[in-house]
Amino acid sequence: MATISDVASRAGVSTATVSRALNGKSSVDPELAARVLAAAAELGYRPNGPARNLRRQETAVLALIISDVENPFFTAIARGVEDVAHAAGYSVVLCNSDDEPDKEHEYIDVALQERMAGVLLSPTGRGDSAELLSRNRTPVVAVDRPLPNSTGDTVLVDSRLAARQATEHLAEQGYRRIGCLTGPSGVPTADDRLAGYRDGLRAERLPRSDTLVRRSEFKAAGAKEAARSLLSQPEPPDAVLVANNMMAVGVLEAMAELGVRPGRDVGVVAFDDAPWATLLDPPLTVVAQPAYDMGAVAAQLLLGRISGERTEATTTTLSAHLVVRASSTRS
Amino acid sequence: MATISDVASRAGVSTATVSRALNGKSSVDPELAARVLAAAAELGYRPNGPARNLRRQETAVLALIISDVENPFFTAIARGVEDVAHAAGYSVVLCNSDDEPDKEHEYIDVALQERMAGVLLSPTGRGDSAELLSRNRTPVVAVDRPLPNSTGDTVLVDSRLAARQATEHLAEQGYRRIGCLTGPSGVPTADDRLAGYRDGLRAERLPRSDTLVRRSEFKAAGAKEAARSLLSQPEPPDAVLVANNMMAVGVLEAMAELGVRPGRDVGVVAFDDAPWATLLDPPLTVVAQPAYDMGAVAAQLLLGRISGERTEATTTTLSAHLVVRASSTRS
DNA sequence: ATGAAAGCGCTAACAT
DNA sequence: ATGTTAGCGCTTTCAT
Repeated sequence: MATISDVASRAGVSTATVSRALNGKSSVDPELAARVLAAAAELGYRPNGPARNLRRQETAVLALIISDVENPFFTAIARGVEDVAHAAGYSVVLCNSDDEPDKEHEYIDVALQERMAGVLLSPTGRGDSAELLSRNRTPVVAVDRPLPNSTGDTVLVDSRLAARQATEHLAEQGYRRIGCLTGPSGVPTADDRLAGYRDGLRAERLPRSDTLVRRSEFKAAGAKEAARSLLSQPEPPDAVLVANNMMAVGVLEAMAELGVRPGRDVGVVAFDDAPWATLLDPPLTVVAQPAYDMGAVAAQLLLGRISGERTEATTTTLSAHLVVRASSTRS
Repeated sequence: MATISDVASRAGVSTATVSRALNGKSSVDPELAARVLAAAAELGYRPNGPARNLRRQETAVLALIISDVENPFFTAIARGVEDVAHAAGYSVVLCNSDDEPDKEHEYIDVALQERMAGVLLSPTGRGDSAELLSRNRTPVVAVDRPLPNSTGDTVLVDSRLAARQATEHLAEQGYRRIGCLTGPSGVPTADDRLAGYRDGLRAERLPRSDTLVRRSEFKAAGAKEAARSLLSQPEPPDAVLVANNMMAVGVLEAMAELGVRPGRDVGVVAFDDAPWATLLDPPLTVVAQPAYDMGAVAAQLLLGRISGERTEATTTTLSAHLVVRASSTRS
């Protein structure tokens, strides 16, 4: 593949001039610049990225580390990130941590090794990622979940408030034994949603019973099992709050198997809107999170930090909103 | 950040020895190697990727260019790719082309510029990507769709046969006016599925009528519009074959609006299985594609080609299978 | 088995 | 405005 000196000799100039012309620097004679551009085009010249990155001591690449590319919530975030990054001339490397600290660590290592400009991270919670990055002066922005003891920027959703509102909504609809299916203990979003659920019970003066709470992984299979257990106990709940969309699939499967009809028999509200939520019978009431915006905001913060314009850490909290459909209305 | 010479001086050896020790080369005194490793750990040394890539004239990064990260079919492919790549020590950069040749081109440029080891591409069909890559000796594997005039490896699904089988299934269930909603003309998967649908009609000796065919983008919004038009004509179809999962959402929305019940009033089969397909009432009959496997196979082929073990181009065709549920059974 | 030194392709400081 | 040149951090001959 052609190098800068090939272009230089073809255009009859020095490599410095080629570099300047190609990077649109001022102070290059228009006529020479044209000759350079022509030569480059003829040779199909493409600057060598690694060489440029080595010399510049920086790259235009961001890492986005999420727990699951197959979760629509995270892909929506990814879109937001990519649109912003791309517009600013940055590429995005998407990595799956599968919520395993080891994998997360591994990808952080890659990001560091490749000297990527910054990292967007939805942290597993355990692991030393934050420290690793800050020690190496690589900017980080945490998305969806806060970084353990972070000094960095964070973009969150007010899950707790949203969970409380969802719970209150169920209570207002006349449900009295409201249950909650949430994610693993220690995962902030899981714990926040549970806390918000309890806030809601308290506000509605409903008794709090731990037999109405189940935890599982944020996945369909685990949630299905948890829902079976929750719904087949002697005094089952008359409504449930489900902490994410993958879990919702499992819960609805379990309900179908048990012959429990959403809405009529047991009210259901789930976190995360999905295109298929309206196709269900009854349509699913959801807590819609602004996932795309979270990604976009996070990317913007990261780019700002990369260009060194801010120093103080910021936390941006976006709000989710309840979309009421028939799975949570008794009528 | 620490460099190789920092490690060398700390360990009291030359940079060459550090390099050898760290890369596990033979012929390094065990005692020295241990000293090097210790020094590297103490300094938190991480090899500089760009420098290494420049020197080696190769990178351990693959590009995966797909049309939409929010389409579960493609994310399943991405999983397959990533698992295989990761196991072989490669990273994957995921890029959205949005099915626009310009964006595709742009990402190919990035891949070339960064000297990525290879490219996995689901081509928009138009555009000169294949030529661009081959001219620069970068291996490509096409996934889901063939490359226009490619010499490279290809991993496909036998969409045409699957569409034919789905159509025959509908005919066997007693549907007589079967319609088809497919993707844009010129997109191979869209055209293949239409051709398979026609194969099915022919095999079942059903008349072929172009008033029963609609095309739209492979997205919900367009498909919804197309379904409205298809279903509200004087002589509407009594069943439809839908060419992908995003379109299925739109089609089902349109049916709900028009008061047309899937299965009972109009039989429905859609390409791509989804977790929510069983939650619908009636559950959705689908053509399940082996997306994960496609990604895994494609990645394997690409890695093989990168290591130069094959030269002839291969085409791998995987088969899809019909998963019959109640949306296509009249009973 | 180890070290010295060249050089990958580029950019930027310096010189003109 | 343009050219000369040093050097980014690493790997890999080539000597020893």
